[in-house]
Amino acid sequence: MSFATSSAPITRGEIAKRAGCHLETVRYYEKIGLLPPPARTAGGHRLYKIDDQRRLRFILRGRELGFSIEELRSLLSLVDSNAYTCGEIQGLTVDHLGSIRQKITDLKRLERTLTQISSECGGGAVPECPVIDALWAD
Amino acid sequence: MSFATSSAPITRGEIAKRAGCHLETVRYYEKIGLLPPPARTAGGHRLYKIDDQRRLRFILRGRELGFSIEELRSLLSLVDSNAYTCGEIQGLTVDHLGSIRQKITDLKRLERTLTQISSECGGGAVPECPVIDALWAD
DNA sequence: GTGGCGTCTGTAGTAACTACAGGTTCAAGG
DNA sequence: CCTTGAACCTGTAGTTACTACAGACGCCAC
Repeated sequence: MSFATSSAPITRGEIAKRAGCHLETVRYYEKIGLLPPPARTAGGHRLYKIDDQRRLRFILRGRELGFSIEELRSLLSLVDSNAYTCGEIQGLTVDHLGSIRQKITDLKRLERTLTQISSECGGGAVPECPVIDALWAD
Repeated sequence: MSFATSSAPITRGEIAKRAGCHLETVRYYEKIGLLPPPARTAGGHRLYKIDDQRRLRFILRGRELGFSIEELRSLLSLVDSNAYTCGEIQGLTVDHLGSIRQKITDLKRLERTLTQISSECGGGAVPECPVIDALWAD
């Protein structure tokens, strides 16, 4: 049929380049068990298949969406089990969204505080500064 | 005159408790050079003064405002030199605010993307999920 | 003097990679 | 067939800002 199309195994450097990540990241994901150990040449070089490339992209895209390695491990084990439900995935996603929103809230509060403090800052050549005062305050 | 008031040296546990940080954090800040090495008892136990307490609070408050250790090192060396200007401090603060705003921007984009993806999620018991689809996508 | 808590040191662990060092293999060119 | 240079192999250490031990010792009250 068609599974022979462009199924030539690729090297670690090649899979990294195609997926758009650092060379060593590939080995790292293998070490922590997110990528399965690939086939090897007689000399020990790794040989990756198209499925590995797909999986690597899955992981990288998840990372871009802010999922932690452990969250991705959960997602992947659900996917690997081939028995996940949309509800399970949604649960993980909602948790993740919650932590992102919490970070946004925290950073916004930080930004307000710092903006307020530094707005009182003349920025001149004087040895007085409201930022320092705020840090020394009792 | 009055410098004898409540100037009894305090232990590491006490300064940590007063400043509101972990016991080991005090030792860590000393190790990386943010806190000066304090006096010791004959037996080797650390003895802190009121100035150390003020400095520790300075650092902790800076951390709460999101300054990194290296940023605080810069702030403290300016303060220690006793020759800082408001302009110098403002420069550091503005840089810091910039990186906070960048983080907020990134996280907001993340939140929009994830919200959008998961809004298409039925959350049911079906083995299909737009979140997973998005991650597998080419 | 002895019990128990506090403190001492150095080291390892956390998250998610990245960057070597020192050696081997691969593939292309001659 | 042989060489050469790039890519790859392994294991380990570094990054940030702490926290958590283990095993030994000091300090203070009774």
